Amino acid sequence: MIRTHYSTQVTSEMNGTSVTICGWAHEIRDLGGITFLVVRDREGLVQVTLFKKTIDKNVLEVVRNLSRESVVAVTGTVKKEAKAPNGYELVPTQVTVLGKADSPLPMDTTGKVDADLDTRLDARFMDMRRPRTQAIFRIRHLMLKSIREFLDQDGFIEITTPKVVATATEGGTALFPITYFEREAFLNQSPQLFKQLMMSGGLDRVFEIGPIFRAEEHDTRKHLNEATSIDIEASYLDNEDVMVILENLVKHVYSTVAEKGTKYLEMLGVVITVPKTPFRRITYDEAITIARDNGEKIEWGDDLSTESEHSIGKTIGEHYFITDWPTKIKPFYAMPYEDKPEICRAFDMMHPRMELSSGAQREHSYELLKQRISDKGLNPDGFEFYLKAFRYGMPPHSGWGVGAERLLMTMLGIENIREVVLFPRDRKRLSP
RNA sequence: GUCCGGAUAGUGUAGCGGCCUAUCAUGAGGGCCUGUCGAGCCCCCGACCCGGGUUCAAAUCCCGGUCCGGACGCCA
Repeated sequence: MIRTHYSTQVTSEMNGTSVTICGWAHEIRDLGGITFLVVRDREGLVQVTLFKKTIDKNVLEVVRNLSRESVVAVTGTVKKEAKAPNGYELVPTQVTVLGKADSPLPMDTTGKVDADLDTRLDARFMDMRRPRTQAIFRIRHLMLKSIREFLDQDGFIEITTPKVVATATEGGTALFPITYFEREAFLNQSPQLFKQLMMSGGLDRVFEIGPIFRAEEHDTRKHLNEATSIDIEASYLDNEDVMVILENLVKHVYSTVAEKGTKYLEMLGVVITVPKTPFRRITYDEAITIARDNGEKIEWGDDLSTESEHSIGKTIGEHYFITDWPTKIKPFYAMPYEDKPEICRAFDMMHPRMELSSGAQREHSYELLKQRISDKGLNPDGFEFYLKAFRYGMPPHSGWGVGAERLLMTMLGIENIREVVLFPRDRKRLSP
């Protein structure tokens, strides 16, 4: 192992000890008699100071010939120094170039000159070196980790379902066809059907965090053709029960990030307000009334337009649920109310800016489910692998799916969803 | 897919018919400088998306293409 310490593990109390730091040549400032090399690693910056009179000539030569963003290993003595950032600097005994960087760089990493998102995505590896960009992905990690902890704590078992599937899952969205040996297959739009199968399988409570694929030709700041979905499914719980899990999960994510992600939130200049639970619940009927009061044209049975969504979000001003949706605009697996089958036990969880999640209590009667598939104009034969599980003892169950990117972008106040994905896939972008 | 806006050095920009041999910053190369921390100062390098048209003259106007941004649609 070359590295002995990350930049942040070195302190002025270590005065006199020798350490090796590995990272990128962030900046080189040659003042003549004294040269400063700032090395950046994952955790922060270290100042390496070279005094012309006392430094080894070979070391000085290496540093003077160093190009910005080259990878270096610096072995040096920690020197307590009030004039240095963080109160210490490194007096090098050896500087090794581990990876030379060409010049000019595809973009600036120091924050002096902004680059367009498109430029940054073309050189994402370099963009990732910017502390600001890295902060987003460190928070993404905190978010996913806290979700796993929360769900594990609540008895959920993590599963992994296939992304290559034989048939369209739910209708509605367009799928990417692929060649699977001599047959046609598709990239899955959602783990929905498979997580439901696990209710029949007796796992009782499951979750999956994984990729979903949508072949829709959308072109907005909140859509991706490959996104990350956080899905749960739980037996013996109704729609209200899983809504409670969802709002508590969101609250948990926010408080965990606020608590453990302070450093990254500061880098981004973001202050997080942990949402209060329970989230407000409004019915679909109430939602369209609000939209109409705000001047939107909307008929009962219409899905919410972007404008309506924004107008309702503005009125409510915080996370909320829209419940009791018209059965005809929700998928076949949403359970209609027994006494009022035109509406169903489906809900959407909303951030004022956009929809974050949709879920429902599921229809678990084989006969009704089969009927609903037909009613939606889908062929039940294609769903035999799924329907079969409902004929041999399927518990009542409910679940939801949250768009991980949307949860993250709304939490951080980021405008473009592409910012929170390493290598976004959209209508135009397939590389890198 | 529709509508609107845009494309100028590696990066980010100014210019919007002749003052353009194109502005500024950052960066690259060279020089000065022993405490910089967006170091400073001097020199220097580097660009008008592609194709067609209008005009005495096009970075600038028009048409087409490509790509980018935004709104909407589709969708979650």
